[in-house]
Amino acid sequence: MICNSYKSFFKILADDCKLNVINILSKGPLTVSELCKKLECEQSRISHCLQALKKFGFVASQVKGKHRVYSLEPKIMVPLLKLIDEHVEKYHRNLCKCNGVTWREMK
Amino acid sequence: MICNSYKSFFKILADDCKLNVINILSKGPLTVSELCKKLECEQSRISHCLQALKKFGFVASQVKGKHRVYSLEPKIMVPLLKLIDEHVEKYHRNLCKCNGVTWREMK
DNA sequence: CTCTTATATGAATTACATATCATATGAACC
DNA sequence: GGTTCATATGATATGTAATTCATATAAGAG
Repeated sequence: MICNSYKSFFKILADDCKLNVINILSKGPLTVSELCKKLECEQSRISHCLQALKKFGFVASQVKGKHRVYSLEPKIMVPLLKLIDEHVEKYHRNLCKCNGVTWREMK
Repeated sequence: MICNSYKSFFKILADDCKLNVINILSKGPLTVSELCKKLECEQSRISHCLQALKKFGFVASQVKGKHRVYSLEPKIMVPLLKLIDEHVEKYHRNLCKCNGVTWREMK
């Protein structure tokens, strides 16, 4: 096991903003400004997230005039999300207690 | 998508110590003190990691006298690690740059 | 029931990623 | 080339989780 690669893999995805981007892109490709509008989120924040996701192969991008269209890489994301769904369903109670609550408070 | 559950899922696993524990447990069950020795790691640190992993269903434990034996939950971990291996192999170069280097430095 | 070994828990500090703000690049249109 | 719109990048501040150290619990041995 290449431990640091695993860590990077998980770290990138352990973030609300990036997960929201992934979620919304799973419904179809969007430009940066469209993502900002739909997620009611700052442009620079979205861009930072997209760069990280792209660097690690979770999304792809394509220039289209002034705009840049981002799309999910389904090969990794579809089976990954499916797998987690199954686990999340089982451990929903524990996993959900993290909602806006710090790790320590939830104990 | 239950975003916060996903976030929790990834956050737990985005950690060297927990990943080392998972890696070593994938070779077979061990007690806390055995894990400490093999990983050359403090006992309290290992225990904290194990509690987190257990709470979210990644490992199970069993009392055995004074000791407590921990083992992987293979149903989730085996397919998860397999999936990531495939992705990691493809994006190894990017994923590896994180080795002991902060996110900012690696750019 | 005391002592030792094994593990868990709590609190405080440290470390690190993200959010934010300011600014840079880049493309189209004039 | 200058202007405007779209996106990317950089630096710092902020927030949160991990590490650490001290201590608590728990189980077996004597």
